[in-house]
Amino acid sequence: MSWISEESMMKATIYDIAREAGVSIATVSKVINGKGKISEERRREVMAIMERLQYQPSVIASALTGKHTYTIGLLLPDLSNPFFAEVARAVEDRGHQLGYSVVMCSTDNKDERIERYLSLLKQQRVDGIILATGIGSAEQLKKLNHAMPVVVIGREVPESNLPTVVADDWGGGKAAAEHLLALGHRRMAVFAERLSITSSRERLRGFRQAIEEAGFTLTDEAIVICDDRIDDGRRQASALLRGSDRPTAVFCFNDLLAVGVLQAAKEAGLSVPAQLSIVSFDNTILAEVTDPPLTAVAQPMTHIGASAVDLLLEEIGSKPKIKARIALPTELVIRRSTGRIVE
Amino acid sequence: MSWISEESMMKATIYDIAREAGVSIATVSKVINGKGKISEERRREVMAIMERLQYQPSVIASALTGKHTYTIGLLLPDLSNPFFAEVARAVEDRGHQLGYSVVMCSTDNKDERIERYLSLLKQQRVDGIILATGIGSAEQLKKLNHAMPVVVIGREVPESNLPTVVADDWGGGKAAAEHLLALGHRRMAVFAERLSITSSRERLRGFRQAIEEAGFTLTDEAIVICDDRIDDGRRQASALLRGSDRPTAVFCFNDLLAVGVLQAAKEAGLSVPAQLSIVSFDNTILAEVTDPPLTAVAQPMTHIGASAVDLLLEEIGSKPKIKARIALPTELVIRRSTGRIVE
DNA sequence: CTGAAAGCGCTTACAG
DNA sequence: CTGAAAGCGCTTACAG
Repeated sequence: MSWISEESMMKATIYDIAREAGVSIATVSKVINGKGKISEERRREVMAIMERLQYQPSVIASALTGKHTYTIGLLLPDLSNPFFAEVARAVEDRGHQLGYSVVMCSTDNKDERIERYLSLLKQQRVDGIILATGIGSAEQLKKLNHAMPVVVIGREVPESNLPTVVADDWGGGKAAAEHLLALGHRRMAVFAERLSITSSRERLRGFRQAIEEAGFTLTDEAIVICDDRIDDGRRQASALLRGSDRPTAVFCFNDLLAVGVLQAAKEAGLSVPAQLSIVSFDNTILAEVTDPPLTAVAQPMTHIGASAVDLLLEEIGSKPKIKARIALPTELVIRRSTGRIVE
Repeated sequence: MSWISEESMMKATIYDIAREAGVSIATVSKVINGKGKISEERRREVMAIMERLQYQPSVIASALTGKHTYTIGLLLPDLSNPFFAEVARAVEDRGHQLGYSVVMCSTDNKDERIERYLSLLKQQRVDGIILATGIGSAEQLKKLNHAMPVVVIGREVPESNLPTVVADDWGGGKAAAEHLLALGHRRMAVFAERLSITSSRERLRGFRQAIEEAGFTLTDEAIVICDDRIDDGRRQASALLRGSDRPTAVFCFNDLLAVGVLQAAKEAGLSVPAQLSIVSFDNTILAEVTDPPLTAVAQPMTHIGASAVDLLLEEIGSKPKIKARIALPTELVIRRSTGRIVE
């Protein structure tokens, strides 16, 4: 086997290009990165040779000196939850558009998984991290942010002063309540996610405020805390709907819970919306396929993902910067799971 | 600012560990990787120091010499399709479990996106790629596989001789037909994905075979080719169901299409399953939340994803190897979208 | 069992 | 406008 065929098998490096073009590797590096001053002539020559040899610079090697790996990490609770899948898709799209790869990390909100992923991402030297999952204290967050740029999605961590993108949870909760009030509902229940998450608290606060402004109250018993799963929503709804004093409307903090409540209602022989109205939150594909389809507070998932990437890249790029906090509007999408009570 | 505080700010490198332990970096490298012979004593010392300095080896640097980046790429059509989200979650889990990060790439089955992603992944020097998306010819695939290990999910590319994991599409199609035949259906339609995909062809072949074995035939007019989207299934179903000679049962090649057909049936005032039975394929969360929930051929999504990772790591690890081809069983899950015709 | 040295493929001052 | 050289943080023969 001659050296020619051997060489042709090998992946071209910057040295190959330099040799072929009769220039130094510094020059090649400059044309690759568009830095420094290179004569148009040389530039063309080098470009042509890179083309011919199908040269692809090693991100690995350049990361070792140039500090960027062009990879970002995305931590979320669960990729198989349609809401997060949707957001992940948006992050991926925007990232790739800007030349970044994105590593997905489903944490199931478990501390040990979060730890492990974070450690993995650090070793891989990702350029930054988007957190769409719960993470301990503001202090832990600060520590993490000390190691690399971080952007948080969907929750506020005031003490940490990190760039954040959230939906208008308060407004969404308020809109949900106003819709139900307008339909004549008075006995309402809330199926919430853990209230340790700020977005949950905000949704509740908006919902409650609208109710109180209308002169009614939302008792603590009317608030049910659920896990982020269909079957938990269903299980807890079964119990609630069995009572004689059952609510005429339920506001769910995500589509999974709403689907669970809908299933429980059907099992209990309750017709939706004639006997029970349901308002959901998220507006994923699930809200469209149930029967009846769900009235839901829509989150701008695509926008959320894209904005998070943009914020993160700003962090990565520049040093001192105002830590932006973006709040995106929500919108009530009225479908057929809500209506007036039919006595 | 003293040099001490400066140093303490920097991320520890192998040199820091070596200096602190009074050994060479070669020795540190060996204890990190468990290679070579190191005395128990030294090993413990070094370990302790790595611990104390919170040392995390740079994957980047080691990739430059050690050839592994511990990153794999996953190409799929669309992360926001629940089937692929489910598979992606499984790939991610198995990958991380084995120390690999996974980069997600939604291609929308578009050539230019595929090209771009592939190029990005090459530059990032991923260790291998799992393809769950369409990709041109067997030749292109071979070329890609020449550059790095590749495992294909969900379709066969016989000429390329690549490791593959598929579901038993043929068996699934057959089971769907047998179920419908047993319920007395004779006029059946198929809502298929593009038949250029082997899995589609297999599902169709199994379905048809069962029908012919029962002494009936499936005409070509009964086969509708759809895009992988709810609204396309719905649109095409609307047209089909309007005819006087409409089918009494439809077999859909994925849950998205089945949801579309279900919606069209409702709009047409047809009751499911009394007037129209629907069998779906995939068995994602969508099949559980519709009303009625869908009878579906279940694909072992978790198993598929995990097996693909295992195959890929075998490829990455060893040189000459038999190219495995794994076919995983499918299972018919009977729900309420199928039944006998009620005249 | 341990270490000196070369090399992986780049980028970046620094000189010229 | 261009190049020689050092350095990024590791791994891997090779000697000892």
